[in-house]
Amino acid sequence: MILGFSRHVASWSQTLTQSSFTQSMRLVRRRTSYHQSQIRMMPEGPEVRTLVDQLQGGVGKRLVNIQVLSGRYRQNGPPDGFVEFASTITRYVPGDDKVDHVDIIQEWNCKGKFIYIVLDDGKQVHHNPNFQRSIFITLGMTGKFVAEKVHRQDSRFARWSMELLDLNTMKTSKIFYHDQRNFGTLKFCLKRADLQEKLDSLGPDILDSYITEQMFLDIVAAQKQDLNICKFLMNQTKISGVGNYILAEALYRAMIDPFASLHEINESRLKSLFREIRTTALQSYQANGLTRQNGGQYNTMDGEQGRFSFELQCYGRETCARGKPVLREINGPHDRTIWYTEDQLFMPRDLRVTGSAQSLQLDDSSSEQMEETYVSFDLADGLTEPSWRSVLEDTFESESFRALKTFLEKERRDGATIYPPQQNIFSALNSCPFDQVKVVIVGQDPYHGPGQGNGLAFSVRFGVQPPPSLQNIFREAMSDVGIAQPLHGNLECWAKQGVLLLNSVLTVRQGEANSHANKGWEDFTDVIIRRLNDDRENLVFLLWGRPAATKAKCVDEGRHHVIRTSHPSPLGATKTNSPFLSSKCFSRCNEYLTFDGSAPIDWSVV
DNA sequence: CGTCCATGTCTAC
DNA sequence: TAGACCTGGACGG
Repeated sequence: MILGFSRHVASWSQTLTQSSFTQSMRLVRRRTSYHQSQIRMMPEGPEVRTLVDQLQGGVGKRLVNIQVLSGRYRQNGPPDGFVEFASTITRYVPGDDKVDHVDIIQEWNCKGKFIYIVLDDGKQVHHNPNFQRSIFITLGMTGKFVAEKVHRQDSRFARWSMELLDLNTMKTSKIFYHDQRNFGTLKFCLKRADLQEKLDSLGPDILDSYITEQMFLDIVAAQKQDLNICKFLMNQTKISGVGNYILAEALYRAMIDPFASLHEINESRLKSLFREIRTTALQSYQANGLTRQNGGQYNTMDGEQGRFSFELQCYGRETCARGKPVLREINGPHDRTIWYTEDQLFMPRDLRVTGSAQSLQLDDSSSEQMEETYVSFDLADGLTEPSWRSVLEDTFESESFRALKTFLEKERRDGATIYPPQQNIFSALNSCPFDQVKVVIVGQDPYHGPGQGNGLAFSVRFGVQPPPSLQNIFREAMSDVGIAQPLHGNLECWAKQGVLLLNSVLTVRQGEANSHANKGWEDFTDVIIRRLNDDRENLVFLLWGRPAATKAKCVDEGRHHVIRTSHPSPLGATKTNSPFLSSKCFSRCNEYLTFDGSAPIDWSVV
């Protein structure tokens, strides 16, 4: 243990108090579901940096003593490197006439939540370029620095202290590290490279101005895309400084589903996420860090022109800033509590494949609400793509389509939930204009589970586990044309290349497969196939299973190519004399396309 | 009295 | 991917 005694309080350390927090607690308007009476600093990036700002008064001072007072480093032995470090510190004798200018603090800094102090080389006479003394500090959940005055009021959790000598006034002061839960760490380091390695291991600090939107996008792009967004944000080696409140707050503000994987979040949402992380962190920092009780507040630059307070919009609240109830799950995707609102979700909570085993306390109505975007639309209004509208204009007036509309209206009046959602019924057509169709894949009818389908045959929404048929489709495409293992089951990427993913029947009643068969859809989709057959040349039809094969009646096989196989469902994928698996239908399809002079389909699922 | 919860990270099956 | 590392306040019975 290093020696030292003097006990004057130097002026700089008086700025290092919690008193600014205590002062503001009277102004609290409590809006959270919390009933905590204590003011606690929430040590994420902004709070750590605020603390480090207040500690700048220590730079230029001489470190004369460090004492371990209680806790883990008393019980389990001194901190890493403490003994070796202590042996490099010059003994300070108070009242000595000539005091050495050694062991001076050169830098007191942080990156993310990691705090470090850099010292000069002290009395070292060697010239080892790798010698550099530094001290590593983390706050854990409850760590904080307090001035001596505050320390004396309550010293139960005082874990260690530093004594610093001001070489101008020749007075020493002590600064105390308090940590109720003792998760904070202290470590001593004698090698420049070790500090560098530590800093390099951390991702860019969200509060540093050098971090750009592009850097953020690049870092996200470098991750495995099935990584959950919360896990990514909490990983300090990717981005540093984000903790649980900034995470929840930024996802809320950017309207991002905390249960989503990275690939579900498109670029504009990622940009918005980056902005909200920065905004939340900067606001918090400007408010001198966030405390659980009062959010935090600060004085303006131009004097005392009023106090600005900073309030969280979602984290810790019962009702969010948008007025919606805040939902909370203790075991969130990152094994921490996640605070979110329903309008952030990309899909009903109970459809998530990851963490599906968790308890789900959403009531049924919540998932229903998501689908219930239809009110009293005209069915045909869902078809928005112009070329298809003109192709099908007449059909909408047909007897069978009117009957279909009547049937669907009755279904809704009867309270049935119909899938897919209204706006997705014609997605196959809307995402693949008439004269861009190159390949037609015909399926039976839409998925009948909540939130599964997106209107494209066989395709599911992001984040939904691919059903068995789709898994077989992927198996065949992987072995046939060597695509990578898909990370999701959304087939929009095929549709964009001219693959019409058409179900023979375009709606279904929830939970009842093929319940909308023979109500008029078959006639409608027959027209689609016939018009393609009549007005287009050299299309490839992939007919999977018996129901799809009936569409062959609409196709002139002299002008188009038809590939027949069994259905990809595990029930029929290997049976029959033309099994789906090992049919090589994807490469055969591409052979036809290239033979006819058009570009092959890239079957990769991206 | 007991149970749950808290801003964070590390490491051992 | 569970736990382990810790303490104590809020709340339930």
